[in-house]
Amino acid sequence: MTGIERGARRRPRSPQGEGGRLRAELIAAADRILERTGDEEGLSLRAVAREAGVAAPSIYLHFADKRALVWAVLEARFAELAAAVTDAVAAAPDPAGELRAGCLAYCRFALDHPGAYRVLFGNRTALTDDTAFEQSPGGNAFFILVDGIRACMDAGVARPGDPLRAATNVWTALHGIVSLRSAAPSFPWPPLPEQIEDILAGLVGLRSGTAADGDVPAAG
Amino acid sequence: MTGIERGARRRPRSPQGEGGRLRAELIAAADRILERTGDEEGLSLRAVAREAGVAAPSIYLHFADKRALVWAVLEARFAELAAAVTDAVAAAPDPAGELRAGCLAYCRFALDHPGAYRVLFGNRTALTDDTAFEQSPGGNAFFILVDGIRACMDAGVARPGDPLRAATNVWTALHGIVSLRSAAPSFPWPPLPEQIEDILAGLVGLRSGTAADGDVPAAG
DNA sequence: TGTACATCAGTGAACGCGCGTTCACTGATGTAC
DNA sequence: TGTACATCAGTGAACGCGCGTTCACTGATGTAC
Repeated sequence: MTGIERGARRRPRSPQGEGGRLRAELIAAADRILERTGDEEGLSLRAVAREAGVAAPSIYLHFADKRALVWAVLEARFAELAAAVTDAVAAAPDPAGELRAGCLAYCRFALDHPGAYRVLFGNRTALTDDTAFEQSPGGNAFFILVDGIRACMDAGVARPGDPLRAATNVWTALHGIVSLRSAAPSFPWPPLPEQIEDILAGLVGLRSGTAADGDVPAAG
Repeated sequence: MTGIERGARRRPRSPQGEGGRLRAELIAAADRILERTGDEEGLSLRAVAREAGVAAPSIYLHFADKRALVWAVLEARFAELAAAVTDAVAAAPDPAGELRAGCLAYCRFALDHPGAYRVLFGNRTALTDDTAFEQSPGGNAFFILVDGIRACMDAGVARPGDPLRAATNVWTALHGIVSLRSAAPSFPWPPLPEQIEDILAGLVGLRSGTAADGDVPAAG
């Protein structure tokens, strides 16, 4: 019984010309497994095949080897994270709101998908592999944060200073928030927006409250 | 060839009455492997046995199963971390120095032993398992941090506020520092003491410089 | 001082399992004539 | 309209491996008489 197990639901075969469908289904299946286990090393091709309702060798129709499958999953997840942050930022009315919304979206994504986040940022494989930081997808996201902080400084709603240094500290703190909350869920954590507010107030001197509070009067 | 491999160095047998020696050697061997791989899941009894120069079943003379061995390793490492922090704090002259030294020692330990740190704080198994946070070894360490921050507030070298809330933010940020530095070593990180200073200045309002600077005049 | 026996610290072989990967194959669907 | 053939999307069996764990054993060292 080395093929598809008896009684397992068997995936219907794709129509001719659409073999590529399985590729997407395999990525989705690997995603679901990572979500449950949060362990990139523990992800096995055979488990992915079972989850997709397919025989293990079918994976080789679409991925050269295990590594290629894991990379495809990472790329897909990274794109999702970037989209979540970008959308949140776009919906905010002013620089301070953008910074808050972006940080909150980052943390929310990480907490909603702890397995995926751990694979992306939890160990050296995802970020270290070959490319320098500046060219990595993480690097791009980081410079968005730098720009957001600079905008707040320019708008006078954050303490003046080096935006790169402030962004480094903020990213570090956000990463700490999400990874420690995942690791120690029994700790009495404060509400997420509150902790983010503390971080932004302390590390970039962001004024508390929204622009609508009148705390930061809109200068003409 | 299912026993000790040919050519592997074979550990000399303990003298009678000192069978307990192997226990310590097995913990040390597991430590070395975790240091190299940083992956608790990936640690295998057979690898530990090889590292210790012993046959795999010998482990069962001292540990009920794999889980028991991993727990023993965690306990040993946790004690080491606690000792490193405690020693650093004891050597400092004043509350601000204690806080700085403790945070620095915590980060140094984590960066020097990334594998052990990841096992301790990098996933849910170590902190979540059964006991509530207050009784866990991590909980104890946390309350030392709370006390340190309170002492700084009382001494007037930190911004007044809720020490528990500040400690939560600081621990979060320290965890972020060490886990993100391990995960993204190619990022242009600032020197560690500098980043810790930023964190402490921002999140607890610790005054910069040492007492000797005259920045915080010693009140009689 | 000699010897039978108990204890202690391990060892080697084997078990059943899941893994990544390779190989030759199957069977439905399309296309050429 | 019928039929031979090609293509496409997979499958089942097998490989060699490392794993956690169990089992019966070995052989050096101590102890009782």
